[in-house]
Amino acid sequence: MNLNKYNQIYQSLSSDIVEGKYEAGDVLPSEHKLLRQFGVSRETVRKALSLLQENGYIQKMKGKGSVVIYNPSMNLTVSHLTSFKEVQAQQTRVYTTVVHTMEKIEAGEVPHVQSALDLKGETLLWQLVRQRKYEGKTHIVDMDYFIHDMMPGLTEEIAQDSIYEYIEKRLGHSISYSHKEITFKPMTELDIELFGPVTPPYTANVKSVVHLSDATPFQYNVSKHLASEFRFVDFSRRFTGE
Amino acid sequence: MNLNKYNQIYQSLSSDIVEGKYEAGDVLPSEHKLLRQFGVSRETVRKALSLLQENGYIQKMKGKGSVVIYNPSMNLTVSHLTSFKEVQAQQTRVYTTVVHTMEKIEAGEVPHVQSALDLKGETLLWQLVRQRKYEGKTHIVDMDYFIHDMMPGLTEEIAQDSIYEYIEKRLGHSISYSHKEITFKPMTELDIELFGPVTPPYTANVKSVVHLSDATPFQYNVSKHLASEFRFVDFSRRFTGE
DNA sequence: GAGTGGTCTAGACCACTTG
DNA sequence: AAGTGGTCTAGACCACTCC
Repeated sequence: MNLNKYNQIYQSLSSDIVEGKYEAGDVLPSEHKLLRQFGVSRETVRKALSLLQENGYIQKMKGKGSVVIYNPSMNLTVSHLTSFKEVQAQQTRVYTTVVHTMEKIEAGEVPHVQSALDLKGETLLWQLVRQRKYEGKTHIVDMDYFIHDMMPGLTEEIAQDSIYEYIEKRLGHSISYSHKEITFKPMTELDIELFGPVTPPYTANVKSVVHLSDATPFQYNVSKHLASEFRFVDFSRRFTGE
Repeated sequence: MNLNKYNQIYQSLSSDIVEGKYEAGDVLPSEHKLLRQFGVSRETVRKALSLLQENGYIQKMKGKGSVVIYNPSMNLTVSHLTSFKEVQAQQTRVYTTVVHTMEKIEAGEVPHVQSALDLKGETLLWQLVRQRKYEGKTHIVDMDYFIHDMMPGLTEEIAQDSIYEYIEKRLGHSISYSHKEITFKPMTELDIELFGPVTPPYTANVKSVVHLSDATPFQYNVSKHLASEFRFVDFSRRFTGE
């Protein structure tokens, strides 16, 4: 896919770290050694190292070197922009997906979605409600709105598998960024119907508006998790320029 | 503070965007124009633009330009690594801080903290509990553990003001990154004492382990928010190299 | 002083978008 | 064809750490 050099170096080093060839506290080879090892210029090595630093694998220290800070115990759960299926791959639990609702509606019927996706009232949307089940119990409910004309060929089979894979591989779109919001809400009647009676009757809601790389907003998603089970893990740096 | 060129350009452009000189959808001047305007090389301009992109201000598009995607309505609340006081500055609400507890304990007494900060059992810790109040009501409770010997001169006045300011400006340490975890928990007895009786008796807990730029873990913090009021906003990009 | 990462430059070639 | 951003290079000078 990504055949540029710094990405290859990033892949190589990050796999080494994840696989334990370097442990937390170890120092990576110096930039000078890496540029000889990979046969590239220094700036190219530095781009790869910057990515490792941004993503929480290393901490670069002037005069010392690049120290590994990655710890396998930090499994980034809901964090970052990944579809449900992609998140699953990193996790132990394997959920089954049940498509509860899949219908076409007009954006005007859901004003909050219409404004979040910046649409006209007449725009057709796919409305989806999907349950994520594990051992017969619903743990997550996903409510999604997609722009219909962007994916008129959407089927229940695709919705059950991975819509992101469909969008990227079949339709050739590039999913790029999202704005997320996490809140804590009492269950609605629909929630209780889908989750069954649970205590407390609250959900952790991860709302996101997802954009393509041409900045088009194309998905409005609310992912509802049982409040008692919810866990969001994140790595963040201070001052990436601010 | 940060007198390097790409940071200055970043500051200049990000302020322009926040102040509305560029609106969402506008295209920034091209890299070529910017490098002439700022009198720097192209890579330097590109570093500034990359920071803007990482932080959700712009989306760069090959062949087109750098399009502004920042919308003033997205106020990043708890997001990113900022101390309580710094977060406050971006917000409308101004809380008052009440120091409820401030005492020295041994790390061995709080095993989860000891392991998270990677300490010996005998290491002395500052244990702090602080209430964040607004109009007489407690909205947030912060529970903190700091390594005592790193800041033996900590006082209640500092704890009431800003510990981060003290660490960075007085002690000259550089706070660098953190791992965060968000969960929802039923209130403990202490919570009820500090928040008073509220419905639902749940808190949103933001737990973080904060590290200095030499990778030393120095703070264990649990920030408890009233669940019904909690809102965490985040901007995230897909594939920053992965 | 030798080795490390941080910043910056000037120039090259490529891929994409728009007229 | 002209303009845009994406990648990469070779080299420079600096600040910091460690011996």
